[in-house]
Amino acid sequence: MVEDPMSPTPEPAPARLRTIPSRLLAGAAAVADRLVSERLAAEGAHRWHFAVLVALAEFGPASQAELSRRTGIYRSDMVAVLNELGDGACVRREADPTDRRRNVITLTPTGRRRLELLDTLIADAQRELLAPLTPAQQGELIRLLTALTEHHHPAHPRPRDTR
Amino acid sequence: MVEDPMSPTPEPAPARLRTIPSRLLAGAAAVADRLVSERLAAEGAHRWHFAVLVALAEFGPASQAELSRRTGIYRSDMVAVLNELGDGACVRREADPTDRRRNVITLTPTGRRRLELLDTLIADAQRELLAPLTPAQQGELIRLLTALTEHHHPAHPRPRDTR
DNA sequence: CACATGTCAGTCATACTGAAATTC
DNA sequence: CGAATTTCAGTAAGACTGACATGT
Repeated sequence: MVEDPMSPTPEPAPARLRTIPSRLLAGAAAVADRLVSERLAAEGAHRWHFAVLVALAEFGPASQAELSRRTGIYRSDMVAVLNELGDGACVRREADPTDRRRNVITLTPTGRRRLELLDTLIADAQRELLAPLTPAQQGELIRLLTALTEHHHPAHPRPRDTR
Repeated sequence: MVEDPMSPTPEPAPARLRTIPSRLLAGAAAVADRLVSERLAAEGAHRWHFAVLVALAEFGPASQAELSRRTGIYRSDMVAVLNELGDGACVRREADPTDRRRNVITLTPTGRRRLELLDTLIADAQRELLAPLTPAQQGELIRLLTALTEHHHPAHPRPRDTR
């Protein structure tokens, strides 16, 4: 008994679901994440690596806790990320002479090169992600998303332990 | 040694990270998810419950596999979702007489009421989510996200088992 | 036979919590 | 002493895979 002899009947999602903003955001974020993660994985990298390398390039050497606050990666997870970056010689981890609780994380020349590589991969992914939109629309999307997240993240919503 | 004697120094994220579309999407999606999940949790519900109830309301009784395809919930996870909905008397699960592999899932009057409740909760969450934007911007955001996801999900990218 | 369905068991990656040891 | 830092161990929830029994 065949209801539809010709098409594979992709079975559409309910209209009431398709337009819900939170669902659209989740879907778009999933697409974006797939695009980025695939390219990074091809180089054995993660988005965290990129975030940490950028923070180091932008602000110079930092403690793990500071990197954690700047990137949003939990302090407890930062350890593994820095281990991986250290194994690739992208960062050095040294005891801070002025505060012996801290480690000072320093970007190496290798790390700087690694950062530029990952940067191009991520830029490629963004380009593919936004390709369906005109440049004007791309700018508008970025503006709208920025407004959204800024108003919901007012820098003091949760004291944010970022442990 | 204090770099900033006055402010708690929230330690800003790197500028190079803040404007990356995939990151903005991930952040906005996280905010949206928190808003929705919190309200649903207050009623002991999940977004999946809503998705299934909507699919049933929109297309009528369906097999579990069909619900799976329409909602994007994996067929293996659908079992638990339907158990929960069944425990709340929102759906009935009966053997399909015409195809004994299938169950026919039917929305009950209780389920219909439950759907309307969850619908208002989710609508509230969307309103709060989009509050920072003007109505025109809200419409534009929805349009842009729809365009994005549609072009990346062309209905035939992966044969999508949706098991 | 190939294929669809419902179900269960499990993996995997991520976000997140708790707590210990050390130092300020 | 209270607070911050690094680290490890572990939880919880989500997405996803594999396989099996049953049925078409």
